[in-house]
Amino acid sequence: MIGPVALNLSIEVVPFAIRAERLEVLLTRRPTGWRLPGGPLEGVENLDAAARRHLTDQTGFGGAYLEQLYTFGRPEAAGGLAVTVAYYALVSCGALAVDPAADGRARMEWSSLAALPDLLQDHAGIAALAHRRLASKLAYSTIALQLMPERFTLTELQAVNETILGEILDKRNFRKRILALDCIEATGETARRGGHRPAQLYRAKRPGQVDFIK
Amino acid sequence: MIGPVALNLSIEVVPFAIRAERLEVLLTRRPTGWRLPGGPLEGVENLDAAARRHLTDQTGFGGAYLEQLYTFGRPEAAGGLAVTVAYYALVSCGALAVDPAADGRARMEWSSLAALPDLLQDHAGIAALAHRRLASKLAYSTIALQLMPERFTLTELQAVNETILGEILDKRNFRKRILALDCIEATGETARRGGHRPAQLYRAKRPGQVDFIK
DNA sequence: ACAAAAGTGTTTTTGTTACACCCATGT
DNA sequence: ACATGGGTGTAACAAAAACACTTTTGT
Repeated sequence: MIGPVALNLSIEVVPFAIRAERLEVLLTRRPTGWRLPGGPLEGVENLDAAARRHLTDQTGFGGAYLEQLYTFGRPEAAGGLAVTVAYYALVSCGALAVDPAADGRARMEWSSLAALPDLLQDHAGIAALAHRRLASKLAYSTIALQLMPERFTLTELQAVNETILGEILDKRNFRKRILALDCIEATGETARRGGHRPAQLYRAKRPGQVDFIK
Repeated sequence: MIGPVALNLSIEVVPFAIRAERLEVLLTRRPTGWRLPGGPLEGVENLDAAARRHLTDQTGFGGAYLEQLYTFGRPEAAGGLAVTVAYYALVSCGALAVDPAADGRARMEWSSLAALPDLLQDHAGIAALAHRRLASKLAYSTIALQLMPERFTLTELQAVNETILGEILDKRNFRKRILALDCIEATGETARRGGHRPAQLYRAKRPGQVDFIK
């Protein structure tokens, strides 16, 4: 059965990563300008699968954590109703290191959330909504781990939280809280980075899984 | 522009109300069996507007509080991909009193969430998800007020919370918390209901608006 | 020796939970 | 007078916030 109206369903993904202590969004360049990765469905596919496919094809970061954000209808779109199912993705810093050398892929660029260029349609609003959702999830889930590399220090994890929240956190309270969550474990290794005491390296106990707190 | 694939977009609404101290869902009867109110889009319309239209046309409770829940894709549906944008609605007990006499409307019936009949597709799962969302929102918003009549007692509000959460709350702590939220105000009137002290009646300070807590 | 980040506990404050009796009304 | 739900405060406990110094490394 086909809907009684011309309908254009698209998926858009807000891919986040922490780069240089900033929360950045990955944009792709189209002839018409910058936009979030995404596009129409192809054939009959699951929505989550379509989001992952677009992310993989357009950015190479197919391993990211993906979560549905909200669905928008744009009745004013040319050619009938446009429905956009928005997702956000968290790309681990680990994956960032491997440059997903764009083979025939659209040009892409990380952009600070605070200084996005002009984007297609309401993509800037979608990115802002995704940021709010992410920030609020920090308080009641272990979602921040999805942005970390496989091994990381507590100071790095704290910096990621601070970047997303836009406020600084107390070091001792942060460490107490995180360790009490029982979501990470020490690897026993240390990171020697610079002229100071080496930091203990940790890893997620259940990588890829986001736990809810309390 | 039309999507490259046969696509059936529908809206489904989970209409909640408190009836006889139980959380109930309003279902409509179709030739194929019971289902949530909803259906396909008609013409080019906003998604929220489509949800409200279906709710109004099929149940008469057009004034309910509406909120988007989640969007599901069902690739296995006959005739291509079916996409369902689910909403939930909170019908005030006040509106319930006025029977929206079904004029040519599909037959409808309130059903306890705990004992739903067999429903179309995954409508039971959608209702369960809506219930979880509602229960978690009680903790950090004033959403429960949307289920109350215009004037209500604190005991009634507490009973609504208890019904949704499935647990009993401490009377004094509940009242302290609610009054501290500054979301309701005493009307000065009292409700004389039965052989006991009359209760103070309250009303929402910002009816129709859901505030977030903290 | 100095600079720089890592690591570590305790006290204070705040919020949450537990808990029991008197009040106003209808019958 | 009694049954019924309405209304109220305080103490104990738990969680969150504030806070400063020692350790280990590289230069």
